[in-house]
Amino acid sequence: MDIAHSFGAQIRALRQAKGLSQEQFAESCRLHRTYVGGIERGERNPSLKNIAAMASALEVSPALFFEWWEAP
Amino acid sequence: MDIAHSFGAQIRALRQAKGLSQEQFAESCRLHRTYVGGIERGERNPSLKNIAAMASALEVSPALFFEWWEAP
DNA sequence: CAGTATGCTACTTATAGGCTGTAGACCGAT
DNA sequence: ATCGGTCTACAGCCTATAAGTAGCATACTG
Repeated sequence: MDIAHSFGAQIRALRQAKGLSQEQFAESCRLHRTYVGGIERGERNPSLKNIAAMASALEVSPALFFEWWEAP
Repeated sequence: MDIAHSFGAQIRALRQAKGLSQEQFAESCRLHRTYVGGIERGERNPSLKNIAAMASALEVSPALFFEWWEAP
């Protein structure tokens, strides 16, 4: 599981925890539906600003997106 | 203070805490010296993979990069 | 069936990634 | 005070890729 997949899975979990569809979530991030779908599937490599936009939409700190991280 | 500046300041603080120069840090991230300088100054918008690379180099979770975040 | 949610491919354009070169500040040694 | 080394800032540039979109497919549900 690479970082993009872990990251995407975490986004998905947090989105679903809020009961949002990809489309609802994307709209509140001001991003495109297929783009956030791609992020959740680990196919995209989002930048800091879009990571922050998603955190704002979910009303969480971006730190939550990295809970899966294990220090080497 | 926008997110890029806060983020950059946090990177800088963690790098200095480890006693690394920008050049030493950049090399262990496999990134360019002037690029990480730009990130620290808030002039760059790094992607997930480079954020992760910096976290690995600093031996911390990327979550630490977002300690300054305040939920809206 | 119609409506909703998501996956996936392919495409354009906006910008991140990476680099060069120059400049300035700070050091200790000459 | 001048040299050499180190560290950082900053402007400018090219190209690799993120950002953003359209279109069609699939699955589920009432």
